[in-house]
Amino acid sequence: MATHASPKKMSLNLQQQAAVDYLDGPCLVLAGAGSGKTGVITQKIAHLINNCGYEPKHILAVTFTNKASKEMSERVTKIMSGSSANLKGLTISTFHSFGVRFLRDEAKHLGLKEKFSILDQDDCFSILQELCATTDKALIKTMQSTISLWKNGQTTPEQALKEAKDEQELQFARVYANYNATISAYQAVDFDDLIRLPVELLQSNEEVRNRWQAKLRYILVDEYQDTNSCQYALLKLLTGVRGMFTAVGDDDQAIYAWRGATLDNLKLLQTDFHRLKVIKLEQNYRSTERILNAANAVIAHNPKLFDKKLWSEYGQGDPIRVIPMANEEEEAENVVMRLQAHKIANNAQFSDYAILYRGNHQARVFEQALRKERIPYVMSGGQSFFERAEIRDIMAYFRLLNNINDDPAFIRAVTTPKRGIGAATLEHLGQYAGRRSIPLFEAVFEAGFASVSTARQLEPLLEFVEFINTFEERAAKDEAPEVLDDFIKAIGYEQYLYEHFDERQAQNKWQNVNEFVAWMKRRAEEDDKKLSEVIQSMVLISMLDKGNAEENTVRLSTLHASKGLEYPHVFLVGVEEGLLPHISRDEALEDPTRIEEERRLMYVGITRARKSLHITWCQKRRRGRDFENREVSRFVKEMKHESDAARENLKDVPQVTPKQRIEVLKAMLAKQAGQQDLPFKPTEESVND
DNA sequence: AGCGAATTAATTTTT
DNA sequence: TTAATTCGCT
Repeated sequence: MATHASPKKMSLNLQQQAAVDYLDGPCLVLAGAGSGKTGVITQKIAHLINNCGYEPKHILAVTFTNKASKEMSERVTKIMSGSSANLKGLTISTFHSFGVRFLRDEAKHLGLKEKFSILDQDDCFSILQELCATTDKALIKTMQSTISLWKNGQTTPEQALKEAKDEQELQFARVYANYNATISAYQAVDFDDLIRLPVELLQSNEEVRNRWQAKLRYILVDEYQDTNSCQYALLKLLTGVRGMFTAVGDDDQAIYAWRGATLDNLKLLQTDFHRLKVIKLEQNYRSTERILNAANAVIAHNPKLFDKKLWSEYGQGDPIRVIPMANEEEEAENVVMRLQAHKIANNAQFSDYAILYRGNHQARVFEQALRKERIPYVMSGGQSFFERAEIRDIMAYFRLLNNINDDPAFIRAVTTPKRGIGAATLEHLGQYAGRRSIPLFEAVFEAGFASVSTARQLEPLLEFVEFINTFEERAAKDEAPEVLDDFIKAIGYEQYLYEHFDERQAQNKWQNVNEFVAWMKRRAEEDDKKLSEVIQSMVLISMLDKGNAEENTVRLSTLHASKGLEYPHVFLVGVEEGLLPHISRDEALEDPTRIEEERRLMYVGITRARKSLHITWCQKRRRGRDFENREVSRFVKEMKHESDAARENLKDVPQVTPKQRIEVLKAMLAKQAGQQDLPFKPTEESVND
């Protein structure tokens, strides 16, 4: 696991130990990049169980990503393997899956079926589109994110209506109320509701609140700086006045404000919990000094709530290089070349390298350049398995099986594969169902609908509905794997694929479907879950464990996706004004808080690097049809003397034409050969400066 | 419905 | 430059 943050050492430093031991009340651990925060959380869980008499079932640890929660579970299991304690009942989950569990347990209090559906962003988008009957996708997108921000900020539709600043917000607010009504008619919730609804219930229902507070006696929160106000409210409600929790986070790595996360939650912690104990972890176990100095220097330009300065014992390390490039193509080619040369000179692996960038579109040229040199690479992010069309198609069937009120699932399932039900028929059905306020599924059965429909419309609908009903019955009594197999066959999806796509694509898609079904079976058996439970949390889960066995590949990643990871050698590319900090022309150019977030992004990027850091930027970049002149990012200037060393390097920029590439490579190899016997040595002084 | 030409927009996206 | 979407035609 070369690319993952991993436990460096078993013993804790003083601050880490203090963070683990502190149990007198609420505790905030400000954990700088690479300071071993996951270790603190896992050790603290072990400490609670082993030495403090906490039962695992009374402990909750929340993370943001499945990956983080999985890693945490594994590490806790590992630490505890020597102990006699049984971890059964310990909850380590994401905020959202905690929400699902909560809502399922408390569904009756919310007028929600136990088998509710979870809508993903695409579903919600379609619903909004339907609701406003417009074709303007950009507008719907803005609306979607506005509503999401409202939900995350605990703003009700009524409040939104009152506080609307302009005509557009007023319009959005009106749709907001409608949207909520619509999805609740579907017996469905969206991602934001998974946090919002538990908060509302805990606020309004004392019995429920007491029960959960009694159940969860210690709570640990990872990446606390990324919480939104709803998540904070949830934390407060769950811990109650006891305030027995540990929040671990780094204000300098808050890069999700645009998703509703707010640094106010750090301040609020101090005002809401007077006894809050603040512990800083400043020793870094990842990077060399030059890298940390650069990171510190950049982040020092942000106003600070808590002052923090990273340091390490790993020696100065290699100078940071800042290299201007003529344009994107040269940047990609040059970086790839330097990477190769560097790899040989340092006797490194491809998996020791990461190329990090601001926006996904930047990856393209790098992919091309890497392919040209036959360097293996993987791109993080990209389309996840669950976003694939074929998986979503199949999921729609499962969702419908689980909850026939799920209209978005109904529409998707009934139209793929095609069964002679077109837009017109659905429109018709939709209108009828809308008038009667019933789900589409039920509307099909109604005499009222039959009387206004032609047989040609009705027949395929009835057939479909009966088909679902049959399997719904079977799902309740038969064994999950068997039902799954029969169901998939009965859908006739394979045939559909081969009719609509070429051989290769169809094959690939069908394989994905099978993989998906196999995965579902495994989950159903493994955790002895009912099919409905598996279906419900499917939207939230990703298939992480899909054998990505330590492949020796270069990593391409956005800065956002790189958070939490580390790489021995990092190329931070496209570090220009306009790109990092990113500035879009229509928005307020110098909104200081936006620049601050961009600066934190730069900070995250720098601190991913363990041993070496190359920063590149393009003097010209293609924007639309023509070239734009670019300047080096202000953040590079903010690195101060750390970039002085780099300035020398300006003259060594190879101006490459394809022909010269081999010469340059040779030259660079020769040049670096001198450094070859100076590999990374953690504790040793390095040359110049 | 399906195809091809024209038009348009291009940050990040844990769940 | 590109890709994704829309339009307009059959």
